[in-house]
Amino acid sequence: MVEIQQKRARDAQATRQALLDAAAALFAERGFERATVRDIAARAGVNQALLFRYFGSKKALFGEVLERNGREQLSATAPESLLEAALRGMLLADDGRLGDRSLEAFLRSTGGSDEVAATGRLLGDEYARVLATLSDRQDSQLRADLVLSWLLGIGLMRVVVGKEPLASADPDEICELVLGAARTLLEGLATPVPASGA
Amino acid sequence: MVEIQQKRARDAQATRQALLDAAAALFAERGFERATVRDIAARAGVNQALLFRYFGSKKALFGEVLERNGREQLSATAPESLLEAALRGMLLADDGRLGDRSLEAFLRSTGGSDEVAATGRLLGDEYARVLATLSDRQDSQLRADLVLSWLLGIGLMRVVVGKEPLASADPDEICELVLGAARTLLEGLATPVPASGA
DNA sequence: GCTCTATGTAAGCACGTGCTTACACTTGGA
DNA sequence: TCCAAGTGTAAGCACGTGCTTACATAGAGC
Repeated sequence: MVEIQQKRARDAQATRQALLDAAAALFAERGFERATVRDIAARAGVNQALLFRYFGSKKALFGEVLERNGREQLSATAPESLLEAALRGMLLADDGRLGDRSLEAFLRSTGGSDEVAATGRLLGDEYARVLATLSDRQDSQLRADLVLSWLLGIGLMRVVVGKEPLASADPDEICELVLGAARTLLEGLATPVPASGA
Repeated sequence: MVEIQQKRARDAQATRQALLDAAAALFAERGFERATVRDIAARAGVNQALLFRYFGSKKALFGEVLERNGREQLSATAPESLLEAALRGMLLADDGRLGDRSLEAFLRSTGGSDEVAATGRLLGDEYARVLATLSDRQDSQLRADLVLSWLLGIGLMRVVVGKEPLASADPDEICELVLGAARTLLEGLATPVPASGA
């Protein structure tokens, strides 16, 4: 019964994977609520009922997307590189690139006050915790949250709002501006606040 | 016809105003899509059909909220103070304060790709334009967009995501951190360092 | 008092949503 | 060949949404 299935015309594994990929993209693009199960299934090229067969619910699918994409990217990136990696992932999201869209999906799916937000919050907390290790200030957590907020805002402004000139701006240029200010904020070098730990 | 109406038991003006106030609050709190006409009418204490009688549609109501609250606040604030004013409006939004929630409502209502977004975009453009005058860089528009994005992200993180410690952080402390970094980013501006809050 | 208009109300329509169910097809093993 | 399980499909349900409609009532002018 539980045997190895190599390549079948009807491939449950492939269907699952297609649903996961489509969901990751759509959740990142539109957020949890605006990404409908019908659209996800359509992009995956499968019947929408299969989504519920394989994942149980839209929320469970969302959780699995965050779990699969997010955690692995998070753990595979050095803390010093995480900020730039997250920012670039956010900036490249609309270019067809399929990088780390889990943070984007989480940030974009903030509306629901239920377990959806809770699921994503765990991921956001991890990002913030890692970012906070870059700062030795006593308010490093707050600074990390502010940096994360910036990434969220930039992503939303670019993709969802489509605000110009930001939406069409060169990612490298944005990186230069944002990373400079964000690192300054995290390291607290240029802020007039008297150093507490540094 | 157009006479002074002082106080009537059935007061269309008061009903309109109540709807506008309730809508401004709910749009700011939840964004356009998640603020339902039934909730708006309920908060206003009126029948939801009146919303359509007085404003025609939910979109039209949204537009009027932005027009009424946003434009006047925008034009009544000096450019040098706009950044802090917008940030503080964003930070105080969940404290029962009812200040400038129009920017918040716009930023929170980014989902719709139709004329709702277009309506709000005009307001966002005005904010960005004014902010851009604070910078003499050639990419001042982009920098202004980035600053606006930050405000959007902070507002969302605090109120919608509820990310801690950001959500419970002291507005003054946030202002100090953000305004410092934002002004550094805009650079080249002559901004009077404002006494923070109290 | 009567009427006519402005104002308020209840009920419901049309549609999109997440999700379910009953059914058809494919496939591998007996 | 036949069966049973795995896989895919169409139809529809329950509910929430924006919005409409038919009606009730109040209040001013006569």
